[in-house]
Amino acid sequence: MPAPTLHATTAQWLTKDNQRYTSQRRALVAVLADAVQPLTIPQLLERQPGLAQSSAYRNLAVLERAGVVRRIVTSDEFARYELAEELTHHHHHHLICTDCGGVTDFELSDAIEHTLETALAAMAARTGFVIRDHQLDIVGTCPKCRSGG
Amino acid sequence: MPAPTLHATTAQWLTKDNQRYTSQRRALVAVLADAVQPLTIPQLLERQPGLAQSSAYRNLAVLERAGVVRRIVTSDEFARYELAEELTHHHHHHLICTDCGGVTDFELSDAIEHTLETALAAMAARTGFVIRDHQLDIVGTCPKCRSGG
DNA sequence: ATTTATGCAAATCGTTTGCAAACCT
DNA sequence: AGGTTTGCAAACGATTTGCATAAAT
Repeated sequence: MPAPTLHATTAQWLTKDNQRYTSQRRALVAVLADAVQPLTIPQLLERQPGLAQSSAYRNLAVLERAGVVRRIVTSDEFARYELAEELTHHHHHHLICTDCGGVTDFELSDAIEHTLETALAAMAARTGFVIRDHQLDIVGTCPKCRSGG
Repeated sequence: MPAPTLHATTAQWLTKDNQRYTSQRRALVAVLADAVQPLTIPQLLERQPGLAQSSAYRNLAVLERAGVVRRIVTSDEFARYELAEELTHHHHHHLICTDCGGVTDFELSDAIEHTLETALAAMAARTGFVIRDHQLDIVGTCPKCRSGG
């Protein structure tokens, strides 16, 4: 159940980037909003029959440039896509399963997240690096693969 | 200046994995030990003339399986390689510059690192996920690109 | 001797791109 | 009309692999 402002905000961000909010792009955003975890291109094509692979790549690139979508690249064969945190207001990190390649979201407590961000800001100030984003990935084995393997 | 135990430990880990510590692999480890940041394959080939590209890929895969080397994959075109933390005893994270693609290491204070690890362990216990490793990446712009761009 | 490592060139495969038709405004 | 988007098929490029030779044990 996407928030009512989801498509409105997306449209706005695309417009700001001189891009149109076409029906395909709207459908992509809807699928990503419904997904419980970041999706690969094959998974997106499965959930959106009739979508050409090249259009998926192109539209996701457009959505990424507009800040609507985030691309996650693991050592897995496919990249994965999810809605940007700025859009979902849902701060989270990733559990990456080395067995099945799946990516699951998790959250830290606000306190720890805040501590971490403060430390990173201090580090950035020290080094002159400008932080755009941070990404905490946990690599290991998910419960499903742990029992099934 | 590599620690005296570097090659000894590497040899031991490779042997445990039924792999030989050939001169090429030794040279790769030496180059990585000298590097101040994770290196791409082209950078490795530059620093080790005469090394075949395919051998670089193959040997780095062997070293990665043995736990000697860690492969870092960003959205950049090339993957990057560095010595594993278990070998350098040097806990660190990565600053990834979206401009030049460079990866720079940084450390958090022991206190924050410990807080973070405790929180992650609790999360793992809650979800049933088995943690092998965690990776904290900061995405942004490095000082060089910030002034030069 | 037998297994493993290496270099070369070719294959692989996720992703990107050229182009003509369909779409929007 | 004037631009953008889409689908198809072809191109791209980092990585992998087959095979014959060299090295290691």
